[in-house]
Amino acid sequence: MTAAGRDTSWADHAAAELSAAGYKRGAAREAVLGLLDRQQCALSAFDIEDALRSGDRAVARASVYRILDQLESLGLVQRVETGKSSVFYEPVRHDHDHHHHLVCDNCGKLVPFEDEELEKTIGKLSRRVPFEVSDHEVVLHGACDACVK
Amino acid sequence: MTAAGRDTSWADHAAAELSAAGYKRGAAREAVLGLLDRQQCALSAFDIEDALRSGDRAVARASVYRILDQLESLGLVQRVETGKSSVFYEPVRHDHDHHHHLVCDNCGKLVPFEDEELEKTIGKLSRRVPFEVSDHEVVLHGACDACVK
DNA sequence: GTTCCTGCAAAAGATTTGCAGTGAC
DNA sequence: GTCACTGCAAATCTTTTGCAGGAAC
Repeated sequence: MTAAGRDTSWADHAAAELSAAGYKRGAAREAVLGLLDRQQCALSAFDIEDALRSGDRAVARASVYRILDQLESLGLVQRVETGKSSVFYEPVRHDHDHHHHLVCDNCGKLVPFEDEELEKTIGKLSRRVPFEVSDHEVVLHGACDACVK
Repeated sequence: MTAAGRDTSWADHAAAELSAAGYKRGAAREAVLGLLDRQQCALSAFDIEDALRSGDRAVARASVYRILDQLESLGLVQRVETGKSSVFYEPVRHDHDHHHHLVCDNCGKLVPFEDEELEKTIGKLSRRVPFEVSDHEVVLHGACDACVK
């Protein structure tokens, strides 16, 4: 990551990577990039299709999945498995710290959190397991503020 | 968990809990309990159906899912989300340490690991997030020994 | 002009549900 | 006898694939 990355939006960065990887531009993908860029947290494919249909530009479901696939293979988005029926996706922003998620098992709310000690601990243990670890995901389940009451 | 739990198999413990919760006994469920009890690591619903069909006693897919649902609601089994298309389930053994999983993104192999420091770190951070955390899951993705070569 | 992009409809997989018969208590 | 357990088939839901026309380069 160079300094230049800092004043470029994630969507621009992603578009550049896509182009470098030989992809052509396309309206559906631009719409998905724009939407993802505006998110605070992860969205499901359905959320994306829905938001785009009632917003910028309708994009077919199949296209949403195909686009998410491409983005994931380039490491531009990350899957978040929450135990819900569908998978969530969020942009990977290299200028932000890596984060994980809290999932409310009652209402489904998804909230990100960061913890440096957690990252260090995982880094250490990754080095002593019999796998070449490339990635990790931590999900805390529980009840959010609103649902505890 | 009382001392009595230690010399009882997980399947017996589960059967007792089920009975205490008002469930009646049934052959399909006994077969699933027996199979799960013999596992080292998590199985998918398909694995379970398959193993039982060519083993103890065939159990209908729907029954496998219903049984896993019941077991999960009583906290007797735990779901493991690996990013594969299906969910995995494993017995929760209170006499063993809590563990997490390594997933080989190449061949799908699932390997358990334990790390006390990780548990402590997660315990600490669970106390300072805006959720009432009841559970957590850590998945490390990467390549297993066999797939690295 | 070639190759990628996209939408639509169909297909594929995993999981759930409805119903009817059987078994546990 | 009642209510849970089970199997089967159908339904549901998410995600993937095949195909044909349109757009980017």
